Amino acid sequence: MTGVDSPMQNQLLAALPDNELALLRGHLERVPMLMGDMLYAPGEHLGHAYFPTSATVSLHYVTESGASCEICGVGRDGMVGIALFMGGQTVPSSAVVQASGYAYRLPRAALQQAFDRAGSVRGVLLRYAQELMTRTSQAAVCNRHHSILQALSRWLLSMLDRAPGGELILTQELIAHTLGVRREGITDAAGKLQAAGWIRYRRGQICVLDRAGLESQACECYEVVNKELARLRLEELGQPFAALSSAVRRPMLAGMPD
Amino acid sequence: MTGVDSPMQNQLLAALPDNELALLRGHLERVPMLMGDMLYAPGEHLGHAYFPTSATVSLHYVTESGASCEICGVGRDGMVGIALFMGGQTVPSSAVVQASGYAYRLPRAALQQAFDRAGSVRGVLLRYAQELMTRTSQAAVCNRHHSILQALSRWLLSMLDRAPGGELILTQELIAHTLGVRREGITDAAGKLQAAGWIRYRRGQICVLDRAGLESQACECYEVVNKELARLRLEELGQPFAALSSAVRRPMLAGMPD
DNA sequence: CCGAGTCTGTGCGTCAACGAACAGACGAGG
DNA sequence: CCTCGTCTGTTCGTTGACGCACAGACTCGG
Repeated sequence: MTGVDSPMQNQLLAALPDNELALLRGHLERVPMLMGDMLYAPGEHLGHAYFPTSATVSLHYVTESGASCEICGVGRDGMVGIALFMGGQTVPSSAVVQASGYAYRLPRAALQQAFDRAGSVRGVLLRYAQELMTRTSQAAVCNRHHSILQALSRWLLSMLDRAPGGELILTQELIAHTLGVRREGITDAAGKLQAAGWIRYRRGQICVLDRAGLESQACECYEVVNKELARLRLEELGQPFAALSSAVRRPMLAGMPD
Repeated sequence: MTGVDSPMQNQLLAALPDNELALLRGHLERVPMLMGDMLYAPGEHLGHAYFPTSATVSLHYVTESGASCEICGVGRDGMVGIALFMGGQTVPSSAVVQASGYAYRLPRAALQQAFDRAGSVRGVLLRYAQELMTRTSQAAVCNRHHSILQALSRWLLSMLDRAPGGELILTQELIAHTLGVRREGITDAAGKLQAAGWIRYRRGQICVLDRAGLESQACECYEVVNKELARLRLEELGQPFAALSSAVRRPMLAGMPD
């Protein structure tokens, strides 16, 4: 988390042409995010949108009985708070920081103003909303049909994409809560992954040793979503939103310096 | 399916002020939809958006192995094809007609034009996209945590909301496929609901006798989503989108003549 | 260096849902 | 009226995940 840290580290902001980003710069505020921070609670009025540069956030849904699961994870590839431009002022989910880091936040009014302005912002944000929709749909089908082992593998891969370095700071308990399963289920699945040599872990820390191994164990969801996003990217090229260059949503596998 | 059938039967179109709806009228085409029709397949290029007036459509997600589940149902309360204005030209899900009826369809270009025009259309559509997001999130958590009996009750209620009359034309096999569970699981759950006196069914036909009973058996998801949508509605009143009157998303329990 | 608090490993019994297989029942069409 | 195809009811064994309970291990802070 040292060295350069600019709004450009966030891929949505980076997708904007210089002049449009310049209009936002005055409103963007760099904020630290610590693991466990709750950006908003269910039903809470959203004051800001967050564009992570190095932090990772999890959008959660908690049932009345306390059971929960992740709807979607958000890293530097996205933003938290799409409801701000979709029209609702609140959402029934919560947003919790899962990996400490930084984000730039934008006040509600500034975001809405940018969204309404003719320009690239609207197109970029809408396409991200579409991406979120895809991810959430996949989460629904995954929750119905796939095993804990598959889901864990998939989830580790997606976390890895957002936190280059191959090391995740997470307890099994946290993962279990995120995936909406028992802690013992994670212990079991993680044990298998370690036995296979794909990962290695200590208390609260997981090192991924072999991505390909994880990929072979993960359910299709991981790859399907990535392919879909690649398709979205391709389609963008033919669209009137000129701002979307090939720099948008570049593969995240290559760790970006932060 | 007799008598009046106008675009106004669809609640999104009805939410538009007269002058804006008038601009669309020339492009709207009334089309019949038969149970089993597939409006679009995964990855297919979307040519039209559909605004059901009496049909019910199910947005589905099918995995590589053929397992599937419903992402969200759409009736006269919504539209099919939000990707048309969200930016993607394709989506990874499919849309299948679950209850025969009619819809008005709007060509891609006309929808995009209306969306880009300053006016109420954008606000109405975006809020609907937000609603879809909420429903999908709820589906994800429901798939993770709730039993078949709960899910079936919830699903019957939501189908009922879209098809007033208390009678649904559906085989258990179809329901099983929609919910992503075994047919036997539905037979079992439906048997319990019938034994309790909440429903009565014959081959391919289900009559709901007691809504309150079903509600007591359904998981929280049904009520949570409805409450959330009510909140969305309230928030709209303070928003700059003037077109949204109290007529929007009125409770669908009271059967509307069609 | 030691202890408290937390995280991880493991072993039960239980249960909902699954897969497969088959018998009976309905109802549309000849 | 009969027949065939489809839908529904039921069975049995299997399994993945659950809930609970507890022992061992790690680490942070004093």
